[in-house]
Amino acid sequence: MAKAMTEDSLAEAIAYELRREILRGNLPPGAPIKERDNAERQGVSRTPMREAIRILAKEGLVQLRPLRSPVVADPSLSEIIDQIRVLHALELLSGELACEKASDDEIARIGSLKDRIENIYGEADTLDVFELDMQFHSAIVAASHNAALAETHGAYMARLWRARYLSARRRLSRDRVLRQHKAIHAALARRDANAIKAEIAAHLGAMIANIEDHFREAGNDERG
Amino acid sequence: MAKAMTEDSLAEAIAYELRREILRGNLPPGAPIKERDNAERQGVSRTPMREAIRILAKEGLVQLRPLRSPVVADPSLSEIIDQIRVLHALELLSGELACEKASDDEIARIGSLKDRIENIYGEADTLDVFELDMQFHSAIVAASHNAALAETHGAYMARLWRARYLSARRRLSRDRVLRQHKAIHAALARRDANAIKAEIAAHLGAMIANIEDHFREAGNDERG
DNA sequence: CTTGCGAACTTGGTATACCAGACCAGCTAC
DNA sequence: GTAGCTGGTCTGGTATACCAAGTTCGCAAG
Repeated sequence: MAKAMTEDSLAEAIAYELRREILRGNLPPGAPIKERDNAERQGVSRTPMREAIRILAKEGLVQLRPLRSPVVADPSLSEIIDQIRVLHALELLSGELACEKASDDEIARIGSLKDRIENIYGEADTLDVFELDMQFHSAIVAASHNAALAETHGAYMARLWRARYLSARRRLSRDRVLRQHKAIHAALARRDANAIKAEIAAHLGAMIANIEDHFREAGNDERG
Repeated sequence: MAKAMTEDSLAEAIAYELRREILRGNLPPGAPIKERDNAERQGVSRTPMREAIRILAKEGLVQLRPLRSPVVADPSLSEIIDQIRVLHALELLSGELACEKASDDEIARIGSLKDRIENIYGEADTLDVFELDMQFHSAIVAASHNAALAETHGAYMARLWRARYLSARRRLSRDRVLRQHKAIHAALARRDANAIKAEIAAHLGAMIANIEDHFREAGNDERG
């Protein structure tokens, strides 16, 4: 994964790094993100750090509280499921639109992403697999040729990154995920809107099941 | 509409005022939003003004450009339709969930909002009607008991406020809008998910038609 | 008259300093 | 011993100063 230090602004670069810290778990849910401390640690001033925190807050990874330190978001199971439901609706729309508007090149690219994920799944760093998986889904969204949809979908993917990370670590889900990716790509290649919607529903349903399992196992230590 | 000067931060209050300026048309699409000038005009420093601009940018009302002044967003017809498609998907989900989860009280409140809109439609200030209409739709979303959905839906409502404003000024659409509101409420009262989805689809379809008409009439003066 | 170069101004980006409110610890008075 | 106040300290919020990059306009040379 390429570094993102070439971002337009410092704030975005900081947000990128902070995001990875959060998703990797170095900054666990509930941890405070103090403007001063973090700014000093990363060697920047508070201004861009502040803006970076706002970016992550808008994405839902960080929770702002009036007159308190922002904290890493610690969504409950029900909140995560709510978010997945929205993501689901967005992906259904993108699947439908993609069947209608995707170019053959775009479909081919989606297919090659599917193949790459198959090849590295279970071998490479989980976070890297994730960025590929995100590219797979984002490519479908991009193929729908709807900028607003792409933007909102991207925000939800980032917001659910941690949940998806936890979900994907469940080994039993591996084959299912790969099979579903294949089915989604096949439906898109046939431009079969109903089929792709069904496959996407199954894909998201599996994700919910995984996350429910995770919460059940991990115990609901002071969660809601 | 009550003032929002009681917001947590100055930036949010500025964002609120700026948003109204944009939606009222005092700041027309394409107008530059210079940090220094606007900050001075409103008597604040650049810092909160900057943050306010970022808030509006995230909402899509303002467009940020690297190394250029931000400008009031001037979406093309196709971009607006793309956004409405997303809004449509969100409202379908909210209608479906609301049928399942809404309390009787919530449904009653939605009904009373519908009645209030009927009563003042065409008489009160258009912007006020709009905030009521927004409350009607937001109440349905709230009744779906999905915080993420509510948040994203609210962002799209704000983003499309101007387009909806232009759409609703078309007198011919008045009766249709009121009838559709009534049908949506009735379907919700029956908890008929399929019916509410059909009605919402019609509602959004009418909105697209109105906006297409507007663009056709207004001429595509240097629009994309 | 045209064209190329450069300086000044305008812009957003960043750093720093200051402010006010909230929280906490320790002391004091009952 | 405990409850309540009070000072210090930590926090985010705001203002301001500085910087670098881009645009523009004017002047001079051809």
